[in-house]
Amino acid sequence: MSETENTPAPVLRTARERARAEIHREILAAARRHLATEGASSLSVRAIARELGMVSSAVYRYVASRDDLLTQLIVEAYNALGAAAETREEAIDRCDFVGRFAAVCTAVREWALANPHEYALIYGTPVPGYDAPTETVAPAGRVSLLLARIVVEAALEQRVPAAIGEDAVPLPVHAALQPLRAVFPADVSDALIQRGVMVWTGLFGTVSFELFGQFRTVIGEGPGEREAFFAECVRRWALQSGIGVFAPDRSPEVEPV
Amino acid sequence: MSETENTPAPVLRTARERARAEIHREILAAARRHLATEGASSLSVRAIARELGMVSSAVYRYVASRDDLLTQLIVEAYNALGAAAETREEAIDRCDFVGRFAAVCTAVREWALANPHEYALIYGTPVPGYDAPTETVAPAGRVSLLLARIVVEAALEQRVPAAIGEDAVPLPVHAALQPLRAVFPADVSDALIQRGVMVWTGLFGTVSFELFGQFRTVIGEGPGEREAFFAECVRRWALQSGIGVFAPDRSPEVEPV
DNA sequence: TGTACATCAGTGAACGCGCGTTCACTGATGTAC
DNA sequence: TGTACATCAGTGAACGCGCGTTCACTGATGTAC
Repeated sequence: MSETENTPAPVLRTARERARAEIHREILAAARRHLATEGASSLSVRAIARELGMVSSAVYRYVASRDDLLTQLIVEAYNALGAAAETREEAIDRCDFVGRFAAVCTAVREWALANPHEYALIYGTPVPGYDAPTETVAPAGRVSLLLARIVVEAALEQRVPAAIGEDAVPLPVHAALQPLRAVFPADVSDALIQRGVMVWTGLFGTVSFELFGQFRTVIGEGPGEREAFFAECVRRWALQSGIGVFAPDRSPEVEPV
Repeated sequence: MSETENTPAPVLRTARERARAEIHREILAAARRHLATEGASSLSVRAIARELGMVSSAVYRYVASRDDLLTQLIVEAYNALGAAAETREEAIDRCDFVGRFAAVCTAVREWALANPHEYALIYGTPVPGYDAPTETVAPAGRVSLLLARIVVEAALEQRVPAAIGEDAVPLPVHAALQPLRAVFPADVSDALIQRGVMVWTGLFGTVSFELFGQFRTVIGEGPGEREAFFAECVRRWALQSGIGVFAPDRSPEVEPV
């Protein structure tokens, strides 16, 4: 390595700055490891310091408080999940809506199973006494946005007749869905948004139930069984949200009403 | 009160026994109160003792350990939720399947909103280091059993054509659903069971999302909006699970596949 | 009915533990002349 | 290039707190004769 080749990254010039950034990363990594083995509620500044061989007060050079640390972890978790889903979805043919939808669903499930405590941190019981600042909102929306885009694209491009004009929805439901109007094109019906939200809650409800043990005496645990059950859920969600493929000689596979 | 009228309850004869039972009840009540204000993870033997004006060690006359206390609270919560759902469901005309189903759903949501921490205790992130003993399994099944019964009765008595014979399900899904075979009559199809499970996860997924703040930027919070959204969910779950009513001049309101 | 003994609910002190956060400090790194 | 000063990462001790659980004890309640 000659000196001309590897000029230090221009953003972080001094040794101090580089060291600082690296230790900050190490603190977050240690926090993530601790989270993975112990769970969120027992996550402590002291434990992280211990794991890194620092004194507990030193951590306060990098993190304002325990809540600040939690916020950073939450944002990181949302982004990790979002990135996992996006990566998997991008690999699918743009026209294969069911495939794209399934990619997102299985990415969510697999990320959750691989990172159960990080999943619990963002989709489980809120940590008592902590309330998420606004900076968590955008990362939190990545998966939902992805799902919404697929549903809308499928509705628009696949000429699913029921999807756009479709059945109306009671007026108070229209009001309840108003916050989502910003995300969807104007010509998408309330009914389709309602279906989308239900699929979204179904997806995370299912993953949470599996992860939090609610399936223990309900769904078999034999090899491949949970995957098969989940795949069947995905298939039906796709139908319910209007993504379901047209079978050429059949009526559209969406719930009629 | 003459002495002959109020003979003490024969089950608990001595003053000691009665006092013991009452204080045991008070300990659980205090624990429930503490849970309601502070959340599960900060529930402590000492806090309960403080609230009752006892010394912390005295609580150990009634409760073997913190885990034991947690178990008792979990069982109590499942039973309270189950009882609430059953009571509301029993009040509905036996033939009004949609009404009975809606009664269960709204009972679950309202109980959860009224007892958020107890709900979180049983349907939220599992308390780390605690795993539920088998005595929690039966109470945990009360709501699901109620739902299953309604779905099956509706399928059998309402001649919903798709519900019994219906579409088949891949073999591994059949295997995954095996544990539920004990609950359902033999002539109920795998597909109907699958639908039932999905509605069940949808219900609790929705309630959890609302309670855990996932709806904050998604579903409006104006008066009646969340209720309207939930009612719309209930309506569609009823259709999806085959409970939905036949409209006389229309095809059955179930997803065809 | 009265007395002697057994039971057991509740006390108070103590054990050893972990926590978040503050603060005066030291010594290495960076900067300006 | 060399020196004087400023910055700031990390130290170590301390603060006050809460926790689960144990243990020898006291005194009231219950029981057997």
